[in-house]
Amino acid sequence: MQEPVKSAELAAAHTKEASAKRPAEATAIDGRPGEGNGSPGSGSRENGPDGLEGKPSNFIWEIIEEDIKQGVFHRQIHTRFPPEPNGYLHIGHAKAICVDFGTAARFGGVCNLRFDDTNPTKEDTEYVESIMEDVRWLGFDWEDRLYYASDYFEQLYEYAVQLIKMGKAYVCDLSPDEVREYRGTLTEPGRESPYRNRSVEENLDLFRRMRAGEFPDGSRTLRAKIDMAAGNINLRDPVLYRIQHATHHRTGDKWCIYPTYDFAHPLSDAIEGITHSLCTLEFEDHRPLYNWLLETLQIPEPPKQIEFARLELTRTVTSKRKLRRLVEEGYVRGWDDPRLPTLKGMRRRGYPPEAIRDFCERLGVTKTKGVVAIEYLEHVVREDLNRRALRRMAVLRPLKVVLTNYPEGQVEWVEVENNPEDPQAGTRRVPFSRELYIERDDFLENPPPKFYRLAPGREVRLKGAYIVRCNEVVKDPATGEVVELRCTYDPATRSGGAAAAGESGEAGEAGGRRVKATIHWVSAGHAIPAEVRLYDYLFLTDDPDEGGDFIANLNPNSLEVLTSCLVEPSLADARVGDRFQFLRHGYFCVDPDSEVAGSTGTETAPRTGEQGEARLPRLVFNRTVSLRDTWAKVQAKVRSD
RNA sequence: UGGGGAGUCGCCAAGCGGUAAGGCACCGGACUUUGGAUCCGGCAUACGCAGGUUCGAAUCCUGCCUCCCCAGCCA
Repeated sequence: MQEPVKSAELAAAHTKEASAKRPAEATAIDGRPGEGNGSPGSGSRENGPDGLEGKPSNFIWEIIEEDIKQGVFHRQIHTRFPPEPNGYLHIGHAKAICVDFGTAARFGGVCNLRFDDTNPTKEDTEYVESIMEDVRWLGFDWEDRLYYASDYFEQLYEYAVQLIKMGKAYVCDLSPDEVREYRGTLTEPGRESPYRNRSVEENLDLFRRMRAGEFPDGSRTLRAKIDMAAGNINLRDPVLYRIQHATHHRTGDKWCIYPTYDFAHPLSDAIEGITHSLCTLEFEDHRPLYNWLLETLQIPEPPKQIEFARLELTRTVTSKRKLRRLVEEGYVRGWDDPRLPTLKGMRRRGYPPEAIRDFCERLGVTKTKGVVAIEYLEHVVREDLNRRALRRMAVLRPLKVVLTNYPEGQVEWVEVENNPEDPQAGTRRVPFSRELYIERDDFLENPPPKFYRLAPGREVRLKGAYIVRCNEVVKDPATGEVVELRCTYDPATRSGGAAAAGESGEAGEAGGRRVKATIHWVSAGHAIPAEVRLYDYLFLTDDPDEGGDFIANLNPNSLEVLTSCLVEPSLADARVGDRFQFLRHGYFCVDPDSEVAGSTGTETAPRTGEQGEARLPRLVFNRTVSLRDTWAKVQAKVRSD
């Protein structure tokens, strides 16, 4: 999936801007170690508010700083992001990626991408492709450091042999059930396996034959010989190797024994020269085992495991099981459904990767488990898009307006700014004519207090054009539904012109009226049809598990598809992935479905490109996030009064 | 009744013995040709609880309470 040129440029500008604003975090934001940054660590710190004695911004950096001061490692700071290729990446992984890559960058080190592929029955290359794409999309670069735990199988095997020779590991014939029985419980110690004291020779022979495929799945394991009475269950002779006659997605049928995570992880870290192995809290209990292996095998300057709290969001599920259920049972349209917290979903929805990174960085890194309000993510996304997104006018629920005093057939191209936040974004011309469409919500026949948009006899400004007055309301005689507004415009009020009423400094002229509202519009004869998909939270409760069943908390209205939208003609050249702010609505992103003509029945008139470049057969927009809506609050308050 | 963690505003989070940063949310107000953005102001006598040490503690000590994780040949 390619980032459109337009977005890429904006992204670059954004990064620059962000860096300028927060020099101390520049390298973390950039996330690209060793790129145009001689000494990211010290360099950025000197510019920070705290100077050289500045305080680390999280406990992990504090530890690393101390390690550097103590000279613990005689190599550069080296981290890794170690996903198992058995699923798609989601927002939770985004934080881990930011922490792993960001930490390395902070200290001028590097971060590896390593697939933890030690369980052939659950993994697939489809996932490795997808994961690489997502990490890249997020903006991180592992350069030439792409690794697989499966690349180390031979070395890991040798380490296992070494343990056996040291009398620190043994082949155990207990069945899975027996192993569990012997393990004891949380409060009772385990019992030693009857196979625990086999001779080194016998263990070596058995382990070799395990590898040779002489035994069936589950019949034997290689176990570390530690302490069956340990309070930490991970130390009760943990399994290091299991027999699985399964085809591995990378090593094929070369192996029928596979190392467990507990064995493979610390040693893979060691092999890669990792200095700091950052992972989530649930691995705290594994650290003693992690260290035991490194110590026992006498790994010099062993990597240090540090755990931090994973990211949890309200109204969101990230467990593989739950995500799979949502997808497989059709509650959403696929792994990239914009309502999902998968990176694919977020990308399709229009969340900029820069915003996701910014979000993760602003949350900080701690050991405190928490659930972040999804509103915070939305805030960060709005903040980002407000700076960069080009403004466009789109009428989602059209209501026809005829300007009775505007000459038939006349068209004026009014100039409107592309982004008031960014003068550099320039302006564009939008056609204005006698027949227009405005938002249905912008007219109310019986306006409540504080509603200051259009109503019979009232005036509003049409963005970038004139002030209009509503004189007549045309209704469908059968249903009573308002089908058209007949208005008049005031030629003296055109935007930008010296005569733009009352707003050129000379207070109170042009009839002394000061419109209280400016609304968006499109010209009936020029507008382009479009489909707009409005997303709401997937769940009705902050905690999807409230009440026990997350399916029961699904929001039945999480997707609203509007197929009669009209957008301004400049959007004709939009490309998939482009992001815009639709004035007064929110931020929207062109959906890939735009490339498939009429797949959901939205008939878009065939359009031909003017600059040789093929236009999309139709336009489908996803609402990334709405604008803050103060009016909604006012309404709510009025209602409750 | 085992082991490992965590408890600072509704949410995230600074603080590392010197008298509670910041962001989100919320509430006011200014400004505004997006009821957007922006700007200004308000928002923890209080840091899980109880003692103790100290001139002084969210920060040190003691005890207690609450919550989370661990009994896959998953990661």
